[in-house]
Amino acid sequence: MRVVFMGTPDFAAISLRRLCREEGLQISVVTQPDKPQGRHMTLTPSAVKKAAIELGLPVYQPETLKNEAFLETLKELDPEIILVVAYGKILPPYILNYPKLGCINLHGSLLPLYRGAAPMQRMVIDGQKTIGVTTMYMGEGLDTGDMLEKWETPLFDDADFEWVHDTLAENGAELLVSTLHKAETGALCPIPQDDERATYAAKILKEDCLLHFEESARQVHNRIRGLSPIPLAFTMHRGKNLKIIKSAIVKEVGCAAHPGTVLACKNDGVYIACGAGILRIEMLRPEGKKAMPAADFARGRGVLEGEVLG
RNA sequence: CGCGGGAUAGAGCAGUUGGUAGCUCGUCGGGCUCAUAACCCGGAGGUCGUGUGGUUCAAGUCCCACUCCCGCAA
Repeated sequence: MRVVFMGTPDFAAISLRRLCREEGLQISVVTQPDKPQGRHMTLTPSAVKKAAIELGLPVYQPETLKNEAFLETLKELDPEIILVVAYGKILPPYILNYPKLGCINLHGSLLPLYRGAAPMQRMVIDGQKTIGVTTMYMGEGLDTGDMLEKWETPLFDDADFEWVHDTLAENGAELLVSTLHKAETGALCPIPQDDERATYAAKILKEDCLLHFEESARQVHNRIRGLSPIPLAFTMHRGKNLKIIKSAIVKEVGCAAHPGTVLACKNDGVYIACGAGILRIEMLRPEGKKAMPAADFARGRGVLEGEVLG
């Protein structure tokens, strides 16, 4: 079967690698153009492009899909189905309507919850107890198409974004393969989404990464783990940026001290007063430094009880 | 060549106007204690990122090149 796979980041690359292990698929890959990235703005290929090259698959990187710019290539590839995982561009109708088996998308949430750009981080930040992935037929709207299959798992208190990402990427890849096979045999039962229940997971902005210790210890903790290890939540210490990598809730309620106050520096971390409860910062990264245990940071910098972060 | 910070004992940091290095913690030994992530005493541990570089009577400290790490921005 001729398949066009469209995707960009690592999350998508994992699906691509999984698809390659299936028999009888002739896969072509479409991904975002190489972009200047990183410290020196060097032109960097996407994770999907790297994977495709490794796997020996043909790669296409259209600048735009608008105005049927991609139509010629699409006709050449003549896909029977298009699989989309975190591609990063809106697919216009001429592409959506091309394959006879349709366009199927793998999304990192349990739809209709967390439609949009950053479902995985948002689910952790919001303290969801259950997370998962959904495959769906792609419609005109943003992640609004009819749902096909789902996979879900509990989200534990100490799981961070990395765990969610890796877990959903792997199981999402399996789900995508399953959905693909059912599409081939016509065994899918599309279920419309309940728009009433839909929520939107906006892209993570810088301001989403700033910690507010006025929030409860649990809320602060959820934000820290939801953004770890990328892009990392941050606060300020003596005028300098301080990224927080790992934390733990010491107390859920109480604490009279001003939010952000350093209550104690112990061997297991630095204890911080929150709006409600106490948080222990365990691992952090100071500006210009590597990640280190919070206790080491406190020793080296002479962090004092009573100092206020933020 | 987008802007900027960093590289000193196992870890985190100091190191003044250049005179071969200190602190906190850990570690090892001993002591005290019912006990301890507690306390007391003592010890080990560093060619100060690389360069058989430059300046100097003398460089961790100034200059040059390189490597690696990181913050901002995208």
